[in-house]
This record gives sequence, C-alpha cells and structure tokens, in this order.
Amino acid sequence: MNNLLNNLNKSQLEPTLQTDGPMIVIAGAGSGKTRVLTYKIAYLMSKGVDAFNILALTFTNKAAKEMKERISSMLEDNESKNLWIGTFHSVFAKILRIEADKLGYPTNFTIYDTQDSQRLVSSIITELNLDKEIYKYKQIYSRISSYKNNLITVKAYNSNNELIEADRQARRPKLIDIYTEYVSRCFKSGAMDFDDLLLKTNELLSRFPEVLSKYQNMFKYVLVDEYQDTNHSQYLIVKALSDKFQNICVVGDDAQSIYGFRGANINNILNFQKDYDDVKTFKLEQNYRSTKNIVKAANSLIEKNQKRLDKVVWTDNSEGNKIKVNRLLTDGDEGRFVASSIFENKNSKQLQNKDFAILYRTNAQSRSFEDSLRKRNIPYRVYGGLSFYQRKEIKDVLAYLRLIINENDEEAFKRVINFPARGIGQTTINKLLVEANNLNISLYDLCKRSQDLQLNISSGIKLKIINFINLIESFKISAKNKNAFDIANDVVNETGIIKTYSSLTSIEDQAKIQNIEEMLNGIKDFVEVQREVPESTGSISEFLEDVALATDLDKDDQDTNKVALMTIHLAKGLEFPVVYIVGLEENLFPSAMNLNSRNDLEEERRLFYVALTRAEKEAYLSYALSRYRWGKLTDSEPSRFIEEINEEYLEILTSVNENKFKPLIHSKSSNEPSFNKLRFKKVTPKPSPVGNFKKVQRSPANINLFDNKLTVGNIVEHIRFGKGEVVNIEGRAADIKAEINFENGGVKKLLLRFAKLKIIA
DNA sequence: GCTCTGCGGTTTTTT
DNA sequence: ACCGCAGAGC
Repeated sequence: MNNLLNNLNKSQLEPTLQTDGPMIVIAGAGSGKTRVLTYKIAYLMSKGVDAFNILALTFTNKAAKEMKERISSMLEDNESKNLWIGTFHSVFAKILRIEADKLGYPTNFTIYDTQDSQRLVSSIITELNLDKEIYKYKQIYSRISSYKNNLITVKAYNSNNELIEADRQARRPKLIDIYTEYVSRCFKSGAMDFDDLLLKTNELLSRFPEVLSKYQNMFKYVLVDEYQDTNHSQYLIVKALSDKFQNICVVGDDAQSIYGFRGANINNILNFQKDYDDVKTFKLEQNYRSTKNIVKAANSLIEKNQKRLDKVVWTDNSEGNKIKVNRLLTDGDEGRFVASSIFENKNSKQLQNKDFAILYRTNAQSRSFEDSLRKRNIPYRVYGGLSFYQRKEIKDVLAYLRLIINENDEEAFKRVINFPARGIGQTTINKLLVEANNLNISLYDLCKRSQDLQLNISSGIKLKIINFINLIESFKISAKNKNAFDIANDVVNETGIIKTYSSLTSIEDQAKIQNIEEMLNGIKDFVEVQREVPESTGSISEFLEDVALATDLDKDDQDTNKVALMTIHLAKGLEFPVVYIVGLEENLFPSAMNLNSRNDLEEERRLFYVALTRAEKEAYLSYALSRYRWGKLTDSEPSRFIEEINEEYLEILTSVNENKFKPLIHSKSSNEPSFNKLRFKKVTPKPSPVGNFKKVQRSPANINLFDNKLTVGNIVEHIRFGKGEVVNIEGRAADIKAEINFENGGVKKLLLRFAKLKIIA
C-alpha cells in the first residue's frame, strides 16, 4: 500500500490519508478525484476497515464498477467485492428490497421508469376528467418528481398553504389530486418510481430508528462522488447515514454541477462546511488531463459565473494548440467538417477512432454527424437517446417478466393485457380500471376473480381475460425453477409475440424480432455472468433490477474503437484526446429554455466548462449559421460562450466563404478578421449550392457500409431467401436497408444490420 | 374491437 | 422529420 501511495501527489495524498471525520475535497476537472476516492478506500481497507463498513456512492454504475475493479487490483485479497459501491439509486434499491415490508411494499417491488410513471400520470388525468391542455402529463410528472426530491409528500403538500396557493395561481388546483392518486396507484401496484428510491429511503431512515441505527453502524465510512450533483433527498440520506460516526467524505466540483434540472442542488456542496463540525477541506487544483491552453481557456470561461468556490485549476502539461473555432453554413456542413477533420487527424496524428468525441447539447443533433461519419467509413457509437430497453417491443417483453414477478404491476399489466392482440380492447380495460378502483384491488386481482364478480363485460371477453390470467399463472409456476433466460424465451414464444411480428413484413417489424433476439442473448449473458456471482441466482428479478437502473453508458461494447457521440451530460467524468463541441449557437447552447435567469445560464456555462475540460490535447468548437430544427431551416447566432473564452486561447479557422469541409487544420488564420467582427456581420445563410456538395455521394450506388461494402447491382445470398440482386439502398445509421430482388422470393427490404448477406458478385 | 390516417408535439439535459 | 396517439370507418 505504501508503495501505491507514491502514485499520488501531495495534495492528493492529504485527503487520502485523512480517514476520519467530515471532509470535503473540492476537485478541479481532471485533477484525479476518482483516484483519491479509490486510493482512500483501498487505504481504509489496508488499515483494517471491513469492506462491509464502507459505502461509496457514485454517479454512474460504470464509475462504480471501475472503482471496484481498481481497488481489487490494488489489494491482494478479494475483499473489495463486499464493498457497498454503486449509484444512489442502485444501492438504496438494494436496501429497500431488504426492508420493503416495513414500508408495506413487496420485496419484489417494481421500479417504474420515466415512461411508466408518465403513462400512469396521463391515465390518471384522463380518469379524473381533467383538461389535457392545462394538465400536461409530462409537466405534471416533473412537478411530482420535484416534490418528491424535496421530500414534499402528499401530506406535506396538503399542510403547505404556499404550495396549494401556487398551484391555484398556476390554474392547476387539481394537481394535488393527481399527485395523491399517483402515489396511491404506485403503492397498490407495488411499484416505486426513480424518486421513490430516494424518498422511501428517507422515510425508512426517519420512521424506523432501529433501521437507521443498523445502517449507521454498518456504514462507518461514507464517501460520495460528484457531490455537486446531489439533490435534497440524496443530501438527507447522506446526512442521516453519516450522522453517527461523521466519517463522511464528499468529493466534487461546483464548476461541474449540471443536473439542476433534475433537482440537484449546488448549495449542497457550497454549504457543506456549514453542515458538519470541524470540516477538513482539501483542494485538488492540478489538472493532469489537458494542455495549458485548454485549462486556461476553460478557466477564462468559468470566471464569468458568480456562484463559485474559490479554486484555481492549473497544469504542468505542455502548452498545446489553440482551440479551433469553426463557422459553417449549415448543420450538414458542420457534420462534414467534423468527419473530415477526424479523418485528417487520424492520418496525420496516428490517432484511433476511440480518441475522438463529438459532444452536443441535445440528442437530436447526432444525425448530421452520423451521416457524415458513415460516408467516410469512420465507425462511431451514439450513446444515450432512446435506449435499447425503452423500445416498445423490448418494454413489452419486459412487462411480461415484470408481471410474472409482481402481478400487481399496473403499468406492466396494461401494456400486455392486449398485446399481442387478444380481443380485450380499451373499453374493457376502462371498465376494469373503474371496477378495480371501486373494490380497491389491483387489475390482476380483479381479473383473477372476474368470473365471480358482477362485471359489465360479456362472457366471451371474460373468457379471454381468464385465458390471459392462466397464461401468466403458468409462467409464474415455471418461473420457480427456471432462470431468467428460459422464462423470457418461453414468454416470447408462448405469448405469440414472435409469431405476431413474424407475420408482419415491414422492415420495422423485422427489426423488432431482431431486437427481441438481441435481448434474449443479453439475458443469456446475464445469467452466465451471475453464475459467477455468489448469492446470485440469475433470476428474473435480478435481471429486471439490473435493467431498470442501467444506463446506456453502462453496457460495454466489445468493439470499443469507435468515435463517441454523446450529450455533454453523458460525457461527464470522461476524457478524450480530441473533442469536438458542436452546435455552439444561441438558443441551442445555451439552450433557449435557460436564457431567462442568471442561475440557469450559469448552469449552461458550467455545462460548456464540462465539455471543454473533457479534452486532453485538442478541442474544436463549431457552429452553423442555419440548421434544420423542427424540420425547418432556421437562422442562428453564434453562442455567447465562444466570446466568453479569452481570445488568446482561440484560433478562428474560417470564414463563411472558405471551403468548409476540407481539412481546416492547416488553414492560415492569422489574417482572418477577428472573431468578434465576424460575429456581428450578418451573413445571409443561403442554402449550400447543391452541386458543390457532391450529390454523387448521396446516390445509393456509392454508399459504403462499415463492414458490408454493398452497392446497387450486387448479387447477394441470404440464408432464407436465397440469391437476389440489390436494387436500392436507403436509410441511415443502424437503419440502412437494402431492397433486394430475390430470385424466388420477390423484392424484400432488409436491414443490413441484421440480414446476414453474402456478396456473391 | 381493430386498423388506418392525420394531427400534434417534439428538441434540454437523465437516474 | 418523426413518432405516437386519437378518432373515424370498418
């Protein structure tokens, strides 16, 4: 261990060795804060602290996993597997399962994702006959979420006249009715939403002193990463758990607080010193990640924020190149510029695909980069967006699994009662809903007893309902001695899901079958992996828990050498040699939603700071003068953030009239008019002359695919359909489709991602 | 009850 | 530009 500690610099070593008492580490970007946390935990363990007594809360599952692996490689024993490391949500979900009965929940409670929650809210608004224009389900859901994150329960709301009055003023007096019904329906369904995982933990710890005491004694050491992004609910949990021993170590960077929109409270970190007695404060200010130029540029930007802790980030790294700023005509040009720059950099600097990241403000921006990267045969991976587990066909299968585990799960029930179609329509479901509410039982219970009950439903439909219940019941019985994979396999086959999609011919339906198969493979892997884990059975419930709290970042890709495309939020904590920050335009970044208050704007600025500080060697900024938004070409102004960086760290690459998608790295910029002059020169964004943009490349015949260099005219062979000629290629990204005229099957459209085609000629 | 079509919201970020 | 949903017609 002592040898290992030599790997730390002086300011990293101090907080690492400070084991006891409350402490805060203010850590600048790239200053090695994860390193400190990791070494600190290893150090504690080497001093004899039991792994079971250490709780470390991270921001992502991936960070937790990596930390655990690093600790286990540092220590010789295998104790680290007993550490409590994970995200707030996953750690407390685990604890809540253990203590569920105390709160009246089943151990197998379901975790509702955002979609489940929003559907329930929407359904309640309809049931209560409220005006959908006034009560917009997404808005209502986000209000409920923010109440929960601030521990405003239904009861607390009702005794708070200010809140009641505020919602009355906002002409939404019935909000509390929705909230009340929502909470009660979740409870009846044996379901917790994301916010409940924190709220119910608070309830558990405050209502049951013996439980609080148990976990206080268990978690003698509490460490929290990314403390700047904790919300009130999380803050209270940390405070309660660490109250007895006061061995609390929080690490974070106020300059990187970017989750205000989901209730993160930057004051948690700003006020930490006031919350505990004798707080030891440490600062990590030396950046090991980026060049001097990038660090200084980022500093010059973040200085514009008023709300900051006193800290100066510096680096010993080389000076590095200036940050390149590029102006393009359209978003399409921006895509082409980035792709050609990556292509150029790969050649000239011996870099690999994985050394590059393209960071944007909104998920919708990924498209132009996907298009241009694909044209240049540069492999990439898009993170975030609609994740695999949110796709309809996947959620439907998961809903069956959820129902098998927890029959009261209302949202799961409603998803599959009539999928695949079995003649139980909305009218019937509405009747069931009303009746279930009257009798105060779950939909499933009601259906189970439907033969004995006086329901206004025809006997034919009653029979269909009973058949459905019997189907689920039979799954429940076989689930007792089958693993997650076998059950899931039974579900997709015996419910008729596969049959339903197979009988449909569209590309989309083909893709759905493939997705379901991909999920089955995923479950198989999961079962295999769990086999190695002690105390794990590879059951459906374990799988569902894994899925509910997994994010796109968590699943690893075997082929990792790809350019990364993601939002800046997702990029937090990551680093790349070359970073492209794109779409730097007013109303996009900063987002139009956040221009109205100083606070919001400061959060946008921190977001930009996070983006910049991801870069190790090179950073590129770009913006387009016009881009497609809402399907229409709209003009845009360069982002104020570009100007806020001290000019001496920037290199303005091009003016509008230059060639925009040839490599720009070597273009002379010294004679360019200064950026500020450019900014206010209003240039009419005329659509790019079509001829210049090599329309040729767009022609299907020339599209190259990553693996499959397939072009129109190729003769291919397909396992099922036999030989055929490619007559057209269309689509983008993962959805590239080929239209193929098969000798004995006619013309079919196939998704190349899945269709295993052999090129014969 | 099912299927098709047209309309409306979407694009701020996520556990 | 795209997706999901509501309403109309079958």
